[in-house]
Amino acid sequence: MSQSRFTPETTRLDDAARAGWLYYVAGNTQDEIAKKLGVSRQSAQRLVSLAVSEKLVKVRLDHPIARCMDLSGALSERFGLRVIEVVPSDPSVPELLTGIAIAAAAVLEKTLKSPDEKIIALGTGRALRACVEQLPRMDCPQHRIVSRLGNMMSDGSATPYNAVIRMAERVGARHYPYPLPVVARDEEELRVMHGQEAVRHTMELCTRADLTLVGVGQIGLNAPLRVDGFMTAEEMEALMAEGAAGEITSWVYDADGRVMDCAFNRRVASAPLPVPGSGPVVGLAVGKDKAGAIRAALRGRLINGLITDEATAERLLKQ
Amino acid sequence: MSQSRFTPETTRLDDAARAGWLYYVAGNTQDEIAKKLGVSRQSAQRLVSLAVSEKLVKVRLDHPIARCMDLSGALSERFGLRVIEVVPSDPSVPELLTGIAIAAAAVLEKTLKSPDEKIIALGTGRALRACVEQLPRMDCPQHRIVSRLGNMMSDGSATPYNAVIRMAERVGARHYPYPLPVVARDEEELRVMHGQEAVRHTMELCTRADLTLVGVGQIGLNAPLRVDGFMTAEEMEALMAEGAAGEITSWVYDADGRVMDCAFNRRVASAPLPVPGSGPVVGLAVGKDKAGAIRAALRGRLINGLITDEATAERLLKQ
DNA sequence: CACAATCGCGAGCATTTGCCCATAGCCTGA
DNA sequence: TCAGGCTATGGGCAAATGCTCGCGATTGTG
Repeated sequence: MSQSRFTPETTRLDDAARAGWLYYVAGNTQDEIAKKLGVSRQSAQRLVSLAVSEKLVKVRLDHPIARCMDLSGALSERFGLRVIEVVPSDPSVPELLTGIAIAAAAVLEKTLKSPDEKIIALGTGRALRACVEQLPRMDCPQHRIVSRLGNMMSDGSATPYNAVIRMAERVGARHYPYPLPVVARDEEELRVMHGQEAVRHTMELCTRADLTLVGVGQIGLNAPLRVDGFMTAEEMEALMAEGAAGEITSWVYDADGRVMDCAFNRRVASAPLPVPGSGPVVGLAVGKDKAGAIRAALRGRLINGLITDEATAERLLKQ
Repeated sequence: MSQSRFTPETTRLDDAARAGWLYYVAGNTQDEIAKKLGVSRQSAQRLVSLAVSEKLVKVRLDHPIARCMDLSGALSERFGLRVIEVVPSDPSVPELLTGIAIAAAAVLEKTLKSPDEKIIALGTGRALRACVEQLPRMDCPQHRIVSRLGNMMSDGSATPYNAVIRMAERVGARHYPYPLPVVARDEEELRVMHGQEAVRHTMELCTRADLTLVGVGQIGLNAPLRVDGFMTAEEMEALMAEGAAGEITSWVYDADGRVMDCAFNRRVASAPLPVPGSGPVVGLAVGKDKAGAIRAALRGRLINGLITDEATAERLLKQ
């Protein structure tokens, strides 16, 4: 029962959780919390804000906002979607990920709560990462989380937006990282990589996934592929000239959502995109720059589900 | 697409949801929200607080607080529980229901997310009511929600703490209210009531419930049975003298958790308490006054699950 | 049509909160 | 052991928030 012999970090988060509870659930003022926990007012404030910044406090909004419902209905009808969520936008922060992250976490949670074994396949990226942060801690040893693409640069260093490991540790599921770089140096190297037993097994799991969640990347000078260093500016410009519209787990596709036959794609090591009609494949994306990429992916049935925000949804429907 | 032709209430809640979203999810200040929604700062404040008071904003805390974990472990071991949740207490508001309500809603949600048909049986009371308020809106036509007891006074007026109807409309499930008063006037009337086909069907559903959630009432002058007018002060005093320790769905039991053979129980119209070993039967209760009632119920295996708070958990273990 | 009751709004003010800063305690490494 | 740096603490202050009050509009009623 001695709970003070833990690491300071544990105790500190514990206190933060307690402070957050007293603040958000019990509705205390920070002064009252300070008295109850025996610390100064300022420390209580710090604990509460720590609870928020450590994402211990999860807020969700439970009301079907009419405008969002309208938009999701329209999108669903236009593109024949199996999963659709439209969350409110903040006009002044159009790229805010929190909203779609919460919505996507709810979708994941639904699958995770199933008692039957499920396979969940994930892409990478900022949106996926934010989504995983919104998941509650759970204990789901029956499920498997599998990555659809590598999380290494070509030099072996790790990319920062790894979602699978984080998710697996959070929900207590087995996980299958994808032990490859994102792009191979050449086709020969790729052949060798794909020959590995572990890689083949992981790719096979991806094809059987019960839920696939991927980010949608735009093409352009601010594209994730470019910013995160998987592609030089020249390569990007060449792709733009060839009519590339977007990218999902590094597979570059054109405005009709067809995966392009280009030099870059021939080096992409990610699992092949799922065929339409298997499980739900849900894209996760917001932002003005992404509308084109999302529309193309929907048109080509590369994804059959979408989680986005009002502003992006409107942009998708306009035209 | 004209969303302005709804009732003012709908629009108002819509705005409230939007304001709440901008405040809690996007992290805007109320000034910014006011500008974005085109209202005054004060109106924005009102919208945010409306979103809170209408329970559109749900906060949950996702951290295993060590002390609570210790207590739940100890309770679980001591009483052999199938479900156990201990939430933090606010020492200055020992009867605060929000905490256990959130925890209980999470338990319900887990069952509701099942794709298979489930039967959920509920008691009544303030705690149950608070719990249902914490449920998100869902669409679960596959499940059935059934009441274990009536929600009428003997004169036919409704009691205020009806959980079943509220829950069913919130989660979109079929529901089976219990069309009887809580206590019959005499044994003869009870026999007639229990002869009704609908009542027998509802009671039969209760015995097959996959999850039963009930409040635990104490015995005494502040007891719910007494305060809500189901029992006169004299009857209550008589029961106390006979050694009554608590009450679940109006069935009064003694300190060993045995349902008593007394005049009152012979008039109780509620479904018989579930036999141990069927589904999980979860009790929901906090408060100094309730510790005795809870302990007796646990001892007699009237419940095999418990959702309570730290302070009450400590009291249960002490002794 | 006039009147009364009710409701929502915004001004003003007290409280609460977030944050910066000076300081004190603590760890680290020589 | 001590110097140097690092982190946590609480004071103080500006910003944000919650609340009350009076006003004007709207709705219902005689």
